[in-house]
Amino acid sequence: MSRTGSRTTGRPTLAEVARLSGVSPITASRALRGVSTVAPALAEKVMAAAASLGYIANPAARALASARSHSVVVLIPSLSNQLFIDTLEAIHEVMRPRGLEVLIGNYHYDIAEEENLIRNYLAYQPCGMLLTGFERSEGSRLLLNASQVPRVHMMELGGEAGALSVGFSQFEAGRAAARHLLQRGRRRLAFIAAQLDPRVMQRAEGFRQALVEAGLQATELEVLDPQPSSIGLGGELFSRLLAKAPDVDGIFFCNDDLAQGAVLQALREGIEVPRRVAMVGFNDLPASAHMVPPLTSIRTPRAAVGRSAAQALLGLLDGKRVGAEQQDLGFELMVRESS
Amino acid sequence: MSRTGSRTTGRPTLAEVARLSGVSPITASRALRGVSTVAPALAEKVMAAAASLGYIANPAARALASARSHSVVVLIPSLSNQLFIDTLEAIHEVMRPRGLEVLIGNYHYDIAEEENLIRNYLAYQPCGMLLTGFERSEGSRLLLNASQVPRVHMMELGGEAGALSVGFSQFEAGRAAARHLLQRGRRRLAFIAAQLDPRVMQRAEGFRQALVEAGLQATELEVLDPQPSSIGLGGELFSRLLAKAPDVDGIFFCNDDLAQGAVLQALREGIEVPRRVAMVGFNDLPASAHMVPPLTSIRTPRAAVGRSAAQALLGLLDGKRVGAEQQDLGFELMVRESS
DNA sequence: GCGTCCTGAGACAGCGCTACCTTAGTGACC
DNA sequence: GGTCACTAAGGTAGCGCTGTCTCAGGACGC
Repeated sequence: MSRTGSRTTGRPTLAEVARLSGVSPITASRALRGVSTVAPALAEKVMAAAASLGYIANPAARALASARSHSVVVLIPSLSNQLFIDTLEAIHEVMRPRGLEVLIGNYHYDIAEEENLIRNYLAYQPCGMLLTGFERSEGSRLLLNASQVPRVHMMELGGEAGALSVGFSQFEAGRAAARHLLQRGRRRLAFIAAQLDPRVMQRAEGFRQALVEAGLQATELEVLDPQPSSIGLGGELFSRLLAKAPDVDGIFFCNDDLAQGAVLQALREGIEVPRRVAMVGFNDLPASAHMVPPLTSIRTPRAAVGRSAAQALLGLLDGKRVGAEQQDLGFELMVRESS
Repeated sequence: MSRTGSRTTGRPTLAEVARLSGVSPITASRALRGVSTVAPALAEKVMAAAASLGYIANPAARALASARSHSVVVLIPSLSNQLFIDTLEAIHEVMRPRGLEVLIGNYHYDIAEEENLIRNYLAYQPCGMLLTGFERSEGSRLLLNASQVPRVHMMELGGEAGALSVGFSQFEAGRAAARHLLQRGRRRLAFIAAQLDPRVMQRAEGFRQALVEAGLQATELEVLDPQPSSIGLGGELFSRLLAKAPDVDGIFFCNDDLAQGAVLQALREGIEVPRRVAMVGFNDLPASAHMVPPLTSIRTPRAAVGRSAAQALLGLLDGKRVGAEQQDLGFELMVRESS
């Protein structure tokens, strides 16, 4: 069989399964989809026939006929952050056993790129979408609303009425970091943030709020850099901050890689952590517990967010909209030697 | 018109584009696909009509009619390794501008899971596949050969005759690590490996070979652990090795995260690097240059592998099989203070 | 002037599946 | 006993595209 020019796939089709099991194609279709109106005995016969032929439904034909695919689109702002990898992995674990394909779109923290991805992925007629947070372009919003595709938002809570979200309060996480440092007796508190996506800004806001409550706000100790977060940048921003404000005694880093870079930079410069300056990171990436000294960090439930968001979406697909609109999975302060 | 719209997508169709531009649907189809037999003037009219309607071709209908989709399947053994993230990103950069969807399959270093993924993804009638290395199950091999889907292998070189591969010699990389340590005057050389996938074993083999050539082979200094590679494991294996063989003066780690863990462990234990023991990592992950001391590592062309593999696949799809069967992109030893 | 080639355009017929409607068969109910 | 739900199966007709064949018309050669 030559590949080019052949219009058929060469794979077994539903019609063959039907013939082999002695039923009509439509009954075979229903049996394989688990539609309840098929007698158990027949269904079993169809399953057996399908298995013996190695039949796998053609997703293109299926999508065309039913005007919806068995794909779920996940849009995330970055792949280079371990955070989203863990979330993705958990989503896969929920979706694959249900026969749902996961299409991953990385929009590189660019809402215009996200809009393009949405436009393109909607052509695939996904049965659901998992989105990161709530900030998006007006065009994206229009596309999503017009499409009526069920969706769940991840990582942040809130959003417009009726929106399902699974995550935790980024604001409270930032506040918790500040409170911890205050509890440790630190008074000149700084925060260092990069990337400056909405979630980072919410954490920063929470941190600020705690300082205001303690009467210790110090806007001159806020370092906000729009560059992507990285270990190198963390070291750099840390050095710069210390040069500018040598009396800083506690720092909250809005991402763990920044904090890791700072810990390493402190080692190089002989700055004692936490004696001279305490450090708190965010996300509790695997490396943080192994830093010297081990890094205090806020552990975020990234796998759980993926899992719960996927399950919430499955609930929407099944029509049974279970649970609260906002699922707060919380976070955990992992206190280690850096603070 | 049927009563319910549930079978239709609600999106503009090719027929509407054709109507608006005053040509037949098939001509519109050809114009939008860039088939050359359409007069430029007509083609332009069709493009304009499509743009004004916001037309996006229905991939399901397209795949069904032509028995092949516009998807490319990429199978990788892990997502938690930054290595493959960079490769994936590069693949996306080549494929997306060509209108090709990238389907990512993570088989978690499990060739049985890979076989399942292949079986499922073949149902999507991908126009091409990018595979990692050459080790796979017999079932996978049969499926791939039966499917005739064009494919390119990444990361390793070689494979059966006619196979296209883009990567570098893992063996030579391991050998280069050993030679570097020998050049530095180290004589009691160990290697520490985890995960033990085929590429790790090839690097180990190259390392061994260099030691044999130098008459310094020491099988008692080989640490092979099947667990997934991680920072924590690196520190652990390093401590264990040093307890068992205190005279070790150089170590090659088959993955950078192992090496990073070891550097940090050495810091904690007060073991001087490189004075007492020199260290060389593999992959040159972003964090390695920021370790204390900065880690010597072998930089692998992971983004270039993705890019070139994607381009080689595009070449296959266009029928012009360009370049060599094996594209060796080499590697680079990044010498830093740890050795 | 006639046949041949070539080119650009269209007609037609599905690709493999499922939504929708219809039909046979079952028991429930008055 | 007849009507009425109600269920389980099948028939029919597409979903929105594209491969293949066909055809009109111009260029070209003898």
